[in-house]
Amino acid sequence: MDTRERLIESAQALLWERGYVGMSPKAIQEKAAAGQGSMYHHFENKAALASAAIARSAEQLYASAQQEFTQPCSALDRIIAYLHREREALRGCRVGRLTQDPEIIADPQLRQPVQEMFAKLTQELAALIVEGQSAGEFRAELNPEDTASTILAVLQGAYVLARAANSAEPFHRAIAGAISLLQQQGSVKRAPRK
Amino acid sequence: MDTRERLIESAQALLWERGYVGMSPKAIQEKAAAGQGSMYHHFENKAALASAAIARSAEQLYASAQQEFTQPCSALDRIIAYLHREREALRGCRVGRLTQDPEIIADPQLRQPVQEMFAKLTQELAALIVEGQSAGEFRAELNPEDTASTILAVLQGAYVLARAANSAEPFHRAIAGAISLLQQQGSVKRAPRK
DNA sequence: GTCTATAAGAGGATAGAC
DNA sequence: GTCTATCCTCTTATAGAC
Repeated sequence: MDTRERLIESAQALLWERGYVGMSPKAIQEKAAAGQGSMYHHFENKAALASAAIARSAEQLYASAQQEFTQPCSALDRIIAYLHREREALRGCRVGRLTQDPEIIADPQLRQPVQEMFAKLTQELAALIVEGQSAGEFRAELNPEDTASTILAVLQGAYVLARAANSAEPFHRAIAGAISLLQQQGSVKRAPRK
Repeated sequence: MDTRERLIESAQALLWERGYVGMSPKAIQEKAAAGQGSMYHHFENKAALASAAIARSAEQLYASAQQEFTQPCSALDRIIAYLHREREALRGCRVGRLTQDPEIIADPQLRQPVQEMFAKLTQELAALIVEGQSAGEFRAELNPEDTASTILAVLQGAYVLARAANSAEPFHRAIAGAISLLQQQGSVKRAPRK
């Protein structure tokens, strides 16, 4: 792997762990086994490298969600699969985490990939809700975009609860609770709870 | 207001805005109009001051939730009132925000007030679910603790979506979606959506 | 209690040699 | 492309005078 690539991956890891403010150029260089000059050769400054790293993480997370969204099963089951996907509750969301950083929110260059990822996930989830409504899995009165936002919010908030408790338990509880609420929304009969 | 108090309030504001890593003693001093020596007279170090500030914020947020939880209306309506309480979507949650800070998660002294606040809110919300089940507002199969975690997660996640979008809209959508899901869980007739 | 002085180290680069 | 040297500011204090 070339140096530029190692720098991006190191920045991705550090942004996940420490956020933008907490990520120092020095730490990036050490993790990437690259020198000062090397880093500033490939990237103009810390923000430029962070921008590349954030875009990369957002793409990866979006691509990985696609796998759940396109499985050959009912819309509700695809949503449940997405909610149940293996996640490291205590590490938090690589992309959602960035929203806490004022420097990222303030800089359109840094915020844009984050915004775009959530917008696209909301759209896709809303489309799944509509599909589920046609199949009778969700009642017609459910607002698709609202419900999609709720699903994404549960995931993001579940990470917060897990880190607060220093335990994955509240994460899994929040997910289970959301699934239970969703399963009760249709006219199609379903098993009550796993 | 005395200096010690001003230091705590300044730290509360800075923790909300910038997190623990992003809050420098210098910034605290300026905001509190206190000198270097003054701050280190009242608090041993940055962590000690942060600890006092975090505990204060957690207490305040918990007390404010109590107001919604003890209103004289049905359990479901109290939950809805809690979800609908005026919140500054773009600023995020003063307490939930802290969970992103590795230094806060790593230090039991700093994490404990955060953990305690979420644990207590979960308990109280779970008790409201149980109450609502007795009243027929929620079906008996709903797990109270799971559902309570889901409600808290929706709120915390809604802040994330709002900051990502730089708009309060997804925040309000996520809340509306959650309320819509909750309203469909009982045998008691309710108006479909506001 | 508050102020000023001092300080070792990290943060975020720039410059120029190789 | 990568390395080392250099720079200035900020961070997080400590010490001691007032």
